[in-house]
Amino acid sequence: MNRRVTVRDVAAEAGVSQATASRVLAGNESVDPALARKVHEATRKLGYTANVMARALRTQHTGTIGVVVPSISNPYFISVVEALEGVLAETQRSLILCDARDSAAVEADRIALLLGRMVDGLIVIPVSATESATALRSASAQRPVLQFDRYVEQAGTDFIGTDNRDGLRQMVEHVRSRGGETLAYVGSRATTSTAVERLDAFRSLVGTSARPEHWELLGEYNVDWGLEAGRRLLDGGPLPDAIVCSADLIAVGVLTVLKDAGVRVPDDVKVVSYDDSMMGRITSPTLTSVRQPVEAMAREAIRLLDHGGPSQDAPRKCVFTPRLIVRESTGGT
Amino acid sequence: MNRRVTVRDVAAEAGVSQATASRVLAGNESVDPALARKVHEATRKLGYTANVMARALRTQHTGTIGVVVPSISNPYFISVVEALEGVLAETQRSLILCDARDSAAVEADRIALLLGRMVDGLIVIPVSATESATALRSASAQRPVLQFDRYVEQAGTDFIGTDNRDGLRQMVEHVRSRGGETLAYVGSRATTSTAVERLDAFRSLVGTSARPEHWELLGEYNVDWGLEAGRRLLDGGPLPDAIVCSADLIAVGVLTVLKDAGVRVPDDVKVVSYDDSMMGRITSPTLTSVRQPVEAMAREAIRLLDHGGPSQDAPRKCVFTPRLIVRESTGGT
DNA sequence: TTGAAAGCGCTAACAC
DNA sequence: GTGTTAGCGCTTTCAA
Repeated sequence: MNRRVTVRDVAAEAGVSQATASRVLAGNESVDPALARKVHEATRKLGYTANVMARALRTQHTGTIGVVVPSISNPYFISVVEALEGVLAETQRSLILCDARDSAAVEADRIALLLGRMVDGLIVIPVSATESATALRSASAQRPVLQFDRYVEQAGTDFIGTDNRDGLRQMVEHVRSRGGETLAYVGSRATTSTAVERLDAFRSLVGTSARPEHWELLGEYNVDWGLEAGRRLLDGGPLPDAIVCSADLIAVGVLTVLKDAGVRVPDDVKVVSYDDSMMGRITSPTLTSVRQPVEAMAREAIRLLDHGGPSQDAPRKCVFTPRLIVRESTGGT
Repeated sequence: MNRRVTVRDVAAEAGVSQATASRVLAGNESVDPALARKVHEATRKLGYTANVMARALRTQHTGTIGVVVPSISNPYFISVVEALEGVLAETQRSLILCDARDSAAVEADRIALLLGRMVDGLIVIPVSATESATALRSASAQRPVLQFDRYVEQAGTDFIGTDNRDGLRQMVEHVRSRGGETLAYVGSRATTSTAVERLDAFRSLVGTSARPEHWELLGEYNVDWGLEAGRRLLDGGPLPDAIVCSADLIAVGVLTVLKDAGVRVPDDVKVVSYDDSMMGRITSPTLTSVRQPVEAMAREAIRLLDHGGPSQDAPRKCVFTPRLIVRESTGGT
């Protein structure tokens, strides 16, 4: 826990100059193989690790990208992080992750933190369609920034996401094809682009007769809100044929309440959801849910980040098409 | 996305020396208020943000600690990260997270990455009781390192964990008090201290008659292994009265298989588990599981890290006592 | 091929 | 109270 081992130490140990040691470690310079071996030995012996910060100060890049997610306990976001990590690993790069704790202030803070640590780029799933704008915009003046999943118009950065309207269309058509006529919507408040698009799509797909006010419940993207919404639905009179949830976390809460009340899913009411996260595979019944092509999106995200868009010009938007995965909560297969 | 603004720029703009600008920005030095105002103006005008890496290079600390977990998709680990984050926030510090993808090699890599980024300390949940040792040991020569949850003897660092044997005792006594006589164990291979301790405890608590070989199933800490183990249990003849799982991820897999086979939990077989993660609250039935006092452990972890133990001397071990949370999978309440 | 020296952006002695 | 200067650990000219 004392002093760090530096190139200087390695150089001294190997009996060469600092420059030579550095060259060997970099690998791509031409150095006498004998000296190179000595340096490698010294490196191993001393347990040397390059100080990324010092190097970055010099080279202005770190081989690391920063990722900020709204909440680390949302399994969908975790799946995104894992996909990004996989893609970055292909090119020997890595990722550091920060949790915005669903707060735009924390998010701004984390973006500054990452920027100060000279990440080569930033991938952000923004907390808010409005409040996240400033931090994103000023970050993108320093480094390539890409928004993922949720879009903040004002940020002026590139974007990777999915067609939420189409996802919702698939959900609604599916439950209708299974005989669902009356539909309730349980989603999050319209503070993010995904929330807005999903709600809008639901409204335009479902006629007003099948959509009384008390069947449109808007809260947060978490399990507690799902529980709360489920209770309100139960207390609000007869249930709809199907409940359309805008996220697995919410659907999980809803399912729990329904189960406790003895409501059978899918027999009494169908439940359809969005995210296709691991959670939906462990509930009972398992969840019919919209899956986003996370792998492909991650790959494209890194590609865009690498070909650092002149965010001044026209921010690029890349929208993928999601696909409904049918499981037990709507009758299966 | 161009050049960064530096203190030099700020100083020039404000018409003072670099040192003065730095002093003003640091806040705690005595500077002429008039000059200070000028500096602040310049800062705002130029949109200056301190380069954390350069600063860190000088001060040797960053206000950031690094955390490495075996797998980011294990909700228990996520809960640990969240708890740590909360404690750090109290002192204006933050955390960066890396995923070791259940590989000691990746883990070593991530530790080096974090060290290179000059984290003030490292909290690691080690991947392996043997293979993780070298990386931990050499890391602890540079910075305070603390092992969390899983212990690697050879690493010689401080440790925070829980009394796994006591946890297991609670599990076994609980199912017995509910009439469970024959018990199966589904856990992970003995590659980590937690796996070893839980298995050992199970073995010494449960007489050999109630513990035939085919009722001791050892695999990995993930859902797939739970599924696999569940199938083997079903295929292996009559079921035991209770299944003791060493992690919620595993229990979730087991529950899924049992459900598909029409086995009723807890009526036909009880299931008890370890971790008390969010997952166990959304399954059906909900899971009886051992809860670790994660908040308290996180607080103590940071405390130990801050009072950087001379890891040379005697590594400190701090062991908390877990508590069983009873839910539906063993009959509730 | 190798070494000496400059400098990335910052702070902390040390002078004034 | 303020400025000058010397590095933190690294890479990279520029000479040799």
